[in-house]
Amino acid sequence: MNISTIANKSGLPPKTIRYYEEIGLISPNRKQNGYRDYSETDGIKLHFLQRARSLNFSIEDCRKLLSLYEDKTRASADVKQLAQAHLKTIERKIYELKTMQESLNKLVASCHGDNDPDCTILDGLSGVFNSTDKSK
Amino acid sequence: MNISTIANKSGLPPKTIRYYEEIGLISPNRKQNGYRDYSETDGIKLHFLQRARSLNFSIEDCRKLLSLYEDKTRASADVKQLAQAHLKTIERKIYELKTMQESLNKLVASCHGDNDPDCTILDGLSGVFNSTDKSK
DNA sequence: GCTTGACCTTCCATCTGCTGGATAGTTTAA
DNA sequence: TTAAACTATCCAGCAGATGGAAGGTCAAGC
Repeated sequence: MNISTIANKSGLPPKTIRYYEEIGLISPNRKQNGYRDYSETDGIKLHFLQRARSLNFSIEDCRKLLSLYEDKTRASADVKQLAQAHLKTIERKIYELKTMQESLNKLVASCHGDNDPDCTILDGLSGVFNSTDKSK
Repeated sequence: MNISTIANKSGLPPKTIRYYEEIGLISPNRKQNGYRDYSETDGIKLHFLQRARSLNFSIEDCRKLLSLYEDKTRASADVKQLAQAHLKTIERKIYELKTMQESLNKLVASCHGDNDPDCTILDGLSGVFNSTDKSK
């Protein structure tokens, strides 16, 4: 299979597939003309990578997952541990983003958003909080 | 003020402060010896940048926010619009991460995590779902 | 047989937002 | 005076691709 065929099958763009080869995640055969020749196994691996990446696993995690996938004597505990660690990372990111969302929401909510230069968002960013209370 | 003084005040490391100068966010004076000499105004700007970055505003957004901050004839509507767009981005990211969290949680929950090679996580990543149901 | 267009190849640059390290000059305190 | 603690510049590298240039190849239509 040529690269664009496998690209369609795996859901990954050709550029990304070549990149994955460059960093040693896959190693397809070559035809006489120099074109890459992907096997069904390559397709399965690329699809696996696509899914793992879509769950935000890092490339290095993907590398480990792929080698566990290919190791038929693996312990599922090893896979689970990796996945749980990643889950923690995701949870941490969600928490961070929620904190930002909350802060930003407060700033946005109190800003009039009109033609006037007075802006609680800029006040908040510059460290001047409770500027709206000055009117009290 | 030398760079490490302003670094402590603004909460940004010296390397980052030099980088911000390189990309044109600030432009401190220089002393005769070539050292950067930061004013109070520079300090305020850097602190502003530190806060904006901590809310995940991109550098380009920060640049716009900073110029709005300095433009005393601004309309707060412009600031609000920028902030709201960013809020949408944050919300989108939270949603994406939650989707990932959910998927990964399901995979992890159904994996035995023992010495056995059978692994629902790897099955899920390779596209073989409901593998546990095969025992029924 | 020839051309055209859609492929494919490699290589190098770019993106975001810093961070680390090398090398060298300067200041400050003991 | 000397050593530590600054400061400066410059270049490389991180992740994870992506874009583009320059060139080779292949398949279809005339």
